[in-house]
Amino acid sequence: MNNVVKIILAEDEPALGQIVKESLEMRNFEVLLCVDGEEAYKTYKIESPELLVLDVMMPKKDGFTLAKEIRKEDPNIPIIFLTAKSQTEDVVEGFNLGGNDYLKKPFSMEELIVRINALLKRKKNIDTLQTIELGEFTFDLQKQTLTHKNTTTSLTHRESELLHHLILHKDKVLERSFILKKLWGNDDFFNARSMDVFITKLRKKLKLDPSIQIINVRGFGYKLIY
Amino acid sequence: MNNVVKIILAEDEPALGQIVKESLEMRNFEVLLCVDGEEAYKTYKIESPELLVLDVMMPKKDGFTLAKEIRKEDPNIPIIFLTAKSQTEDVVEGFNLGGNDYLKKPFSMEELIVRINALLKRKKNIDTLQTIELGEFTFDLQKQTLTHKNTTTSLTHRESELLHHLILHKDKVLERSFILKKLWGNDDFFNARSMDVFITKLRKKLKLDPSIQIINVRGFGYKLIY
DNA sequence: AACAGTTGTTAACACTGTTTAACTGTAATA
DNA sequence: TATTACAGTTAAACAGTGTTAACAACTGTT
Repeated sequence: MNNVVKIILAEDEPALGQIVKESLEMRNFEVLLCVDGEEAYKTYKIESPELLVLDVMMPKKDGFTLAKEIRKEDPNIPIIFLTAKSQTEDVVEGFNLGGNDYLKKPFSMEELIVRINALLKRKKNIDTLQTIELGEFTFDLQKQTLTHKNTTTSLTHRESELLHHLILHKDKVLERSFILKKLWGNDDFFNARSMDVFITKLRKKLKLDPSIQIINVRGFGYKLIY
Repeated sequence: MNNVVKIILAEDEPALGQIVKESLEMRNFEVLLCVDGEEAYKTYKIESPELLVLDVMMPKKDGFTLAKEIRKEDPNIPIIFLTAKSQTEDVVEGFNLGGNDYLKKPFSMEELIVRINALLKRKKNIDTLQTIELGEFTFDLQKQTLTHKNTTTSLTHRESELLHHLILHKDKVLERSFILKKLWGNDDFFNARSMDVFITKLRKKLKLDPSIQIINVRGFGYKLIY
């Protein structure tokens, strides 16, 4: 529930790093300044920031390499690269999609702020589009996760798809044959039994909020209520 | 199917409005900022928000007047009033029922967030919890439960549907053939016998309140009285 | 290729809800 | 009061569902 946006700033030149850090802090960002790529990665793991500002040329690990590693863990986290004049634009361009942006040095603080806010807004839109509130849970279809207070459970693909359909039909009966055809391809006996198993698994994972229930309607299907 | 909560914020002081708007947006609300009561009303008509935060003292139309107008169209929409220090409490108290709340300026964002979430939760409960009082029982159609004092009995789907129809026709005769066609598909002899069994089961479960009775009308059907 | 880890399916057995059946009870009519 | 049709109750039978664990298929890694 913290409201301050946490940012990692990886910049090896101390003077520049300090100035940028202070300017951002004046705009109410929490800035974690790192002097090289490795430190930035470690800090990333510990702090889980919302956004990263990475100098491309850094000791120990350059910004692009670091970005690739971080993207494996969080494909949507916004990253802004700071590039030297010498840097060719096309190298950066390759990265300029998804939650990325870049700034050529020297840059003004205004430019940086604008880009940070743009990426944060973009991320917010993506996040809110992908998640569904389900009682006390937040269900993220993309990430296949169920978050309850501070604990996040990961769902398998089947669990996730099944839950998604239950949510889309909430308070209505989701017919067995419909969902079986949709997710399993056909509604034969064995697939039906397989589906039963997944219902059990979902019920277990949804137990943290007892007001959420998957109710069986004998002979027809299931109804999700909360 | 969109999940983001839309809020109207009517506040004539630009600086305050902007700060609150941004703080709420950081909490993933969609905020429509209006500078006076008339604009707020128009925006309300177009956007149908889930909740309103209204400054009491505003140009063109004050918060209370606006609230009254909006309540004519939607008696349940949550409204939070922002009141200046000078405002007497009792004026606000009169409004402080149903889906209303108020905050004295100056207020912290935390207070506002808490109140917003409380009202949204309250509204969600009202919307989704469609329970029916049945004598000493509370019948929850969604959950398929009958609650008597502190004990809750769960009903099967058939029991639940049958009871629901009896309640909808309370004090009137619910015809056998009608309910058989509705719940069983057709009113042949065997289904009729099956229905008898369910009437027996319901009678058993309703015994805790002896004033409730399912009375048979020979040749026609059943009548629920209490 | 061997491996560990994960995910989905199958199988087995326990349990539940609905229907069927058998038997008992009751109201209406002659 | 005897007859008859309808309704009440109980329990057995059955089909549908719940749950667990073992197994198979797939994944990525060494």
